[in-house]
Amino acid sequence: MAYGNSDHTGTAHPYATALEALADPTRRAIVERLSAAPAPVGVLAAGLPVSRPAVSQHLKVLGAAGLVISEPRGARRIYRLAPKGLAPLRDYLDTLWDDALAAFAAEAHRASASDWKDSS
Amino acid sequence: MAYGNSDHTGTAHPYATALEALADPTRRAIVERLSAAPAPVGVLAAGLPVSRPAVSQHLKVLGAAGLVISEPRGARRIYRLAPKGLAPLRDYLDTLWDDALAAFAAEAHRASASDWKDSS
DNA sequence: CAGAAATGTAAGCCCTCACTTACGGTAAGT
DNA sequence: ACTTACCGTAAGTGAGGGCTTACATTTCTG
Repeated sequence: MAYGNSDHTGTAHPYATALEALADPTRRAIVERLSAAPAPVGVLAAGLPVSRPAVSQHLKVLGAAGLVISEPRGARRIYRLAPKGLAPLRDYLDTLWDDALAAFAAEAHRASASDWKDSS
Repeated sequence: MAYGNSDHTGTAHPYATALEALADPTRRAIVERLSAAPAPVGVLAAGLPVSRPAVSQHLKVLGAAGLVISEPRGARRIYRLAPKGLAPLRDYLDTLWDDALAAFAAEAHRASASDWKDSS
C-alpha cells in the first residue's frame, strides 16, 4: 500500500483535501471559471446561483486545499488557480491507475491463492 | 429550495460522479484496497471500521460511478476496479490543468483589459 | 471626511448522506 | 432438505456541510 491513509487515522493529505474540495458542484464551477481567467469574489458570485458569502466560504475551502491562491488588489481580492494545486491529486489517481493495472496483470497471470480465497 | 439538484454545468457527467464518489474516505479506502487485488464484500468490510452493509452501499455508489465492477462468484461477489473508470476524471483534471496554464500564459501576455480590471 | 463598494466572518437553518440494525434471498455444505 | 454462509436492501438515526442573512472591516471615491 503505497498510499497514505484514506481513513481517519491520519492527517488529511493534499490529494484528499483537493478531492473533497472538488466534490462540490459549486466549487467545481468556481474552479472551472478560474481556469479561464482570474477573478474577484463579486464577479464569481455574479455567475453563480448562490450568494457572495457562499462563494467566499467556498474559496476559503479551495484555498485550504491548495487549489486557489489570492492576491489583494486594492479593495478587491483577485483569486486565481494555483498552477501546481492539482498535481497531488493527479499523482494520486495515476498511482491508483497503475496499481489497478498491475493487479489486473497479476490476476490474469495467476488466478488463485489470494488471501481472500477460500480459507478452508 | 437552494437548487437541490446539483448541476450548473449540465447533466451529471461521469467525472462528476467519480469525483463525488472518491470524496468519501471510506470509499477511497475501498478503492485503494481494490487497486491491490479484487475482493468480496466481507473481506473489504473486515479491513474497515464500518459494517458490511455500509460497504455494500459504498460499492453500489462506486459501481454507479463506473469505478468498480462486480462478478458473482459462487455465493460471493467479487469486486474489482474498472480499469477505465478513472479515465473521465483524469481527462477532466487534465483539461482543467491545461486551461489554467493557458489562462496563466494569457495573463502574463495580456494587453487588453477584462471587465473587472481596474483602469490604470 | 463622509459615503459607497468590496470582502471576510458569525450565527443559524435545513438537507444530504454515511452508518447502523433488521430482514429477505441465493448458493454451498453436510 | 436443513443449516450455514454471504450478500443486498429497507428503514431510521445523527452528524456534517452548504446556504442565507446580518454585521464588521478595509479601501476607493467625490
